[in-house]
Amino acid sequence: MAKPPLSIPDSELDVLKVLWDRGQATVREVLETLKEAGHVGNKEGKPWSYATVATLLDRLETKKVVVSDRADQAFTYRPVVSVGDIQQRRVESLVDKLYQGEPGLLVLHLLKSHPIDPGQALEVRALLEEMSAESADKSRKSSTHPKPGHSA
Amino acid sequence: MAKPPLSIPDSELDVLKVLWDRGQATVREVLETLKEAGHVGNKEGKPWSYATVATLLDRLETKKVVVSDRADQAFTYRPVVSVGDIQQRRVESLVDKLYQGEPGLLVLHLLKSHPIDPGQALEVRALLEEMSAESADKSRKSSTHPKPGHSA
DNA sequence: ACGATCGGACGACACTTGTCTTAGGATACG
DNA sequence: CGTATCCTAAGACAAGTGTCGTCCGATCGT
Repeated sequence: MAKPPLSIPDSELDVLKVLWDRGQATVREVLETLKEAGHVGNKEGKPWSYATVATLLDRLETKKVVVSDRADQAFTYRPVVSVGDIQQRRVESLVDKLYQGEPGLLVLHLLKSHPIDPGQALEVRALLEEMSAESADKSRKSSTHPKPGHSA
Repeated sequence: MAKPPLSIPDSELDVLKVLWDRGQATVREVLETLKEAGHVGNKEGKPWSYATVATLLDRLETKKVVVSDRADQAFTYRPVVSVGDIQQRRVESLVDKLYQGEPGLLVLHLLKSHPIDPGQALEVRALLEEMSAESADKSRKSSTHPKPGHSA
């Protein structure tokens, strides 16, 4: 059966982001957060109505992306898929559809057409060296030094 | 006016790919190509009907993505946007929505979670060296794998 | 000239997405 | 208690997407 993960449209993604940001929230909290727009990459002035947010949350729940919990007197929603999961899906899809399934092509495209942060470039280089060293010299010492990948 | 480029749904993308592949084609040619599925990254056995393909091509035309040309007795469609254009749009969108607008984060994600082709990895490294040399200019051309002492 | 084909224009239809309105049940407060 | 609040449930509705069915005029083969 392999149920293909349902798509998560952009509007739903917007509210999902809020949940990721604060871990959990009620409809109203999401609404307020979106209006005050005090979080990552969000367009201000979303004139959303309470009902709209409720609908989105509802659809996300039917898609098994969030779960609702009866706390207090209002439902509290919490995400059950991480941002990483969604990124995975989208990236995978993009690579499959426009880069012959080869992530390397996407990487090349990104580096060529988008200016990347110098710091990140450094990280990328380090990562690549590590990888090539690992594959080219597999009989090498496997030094798996932990990377400081967590920003903030 | 800056008309935001209309979205190109996946089904339309499928036929558009055929046009990219062969430069141009009639409805029937696209249909056959899709059925015989003899091209890059295409799922076989698409039970598409002539009408479906015609519709898709039609919609693509209204979206100004392809143009039709009356040749012979059947219309011939030709793409007016390149695969690069579409890639650009999609990547941009993805980066904006899930990577805080920072392409570098996507690159990192890709390298970490998807195995990339060694050859492409090489290309990437070369590209990065070139870039860093260009920005932090060193007027040097030696390819002596400069070790990136992670000490920033 | 006639019927079989081909190609195209129209329109249909179900489902998804984006946004809401409103009715109805709980709660809180004077 | 009565009313203002808040919440949820249930629809509604216009676009956009995914896939066709058909009717119709132009063509082809015999």
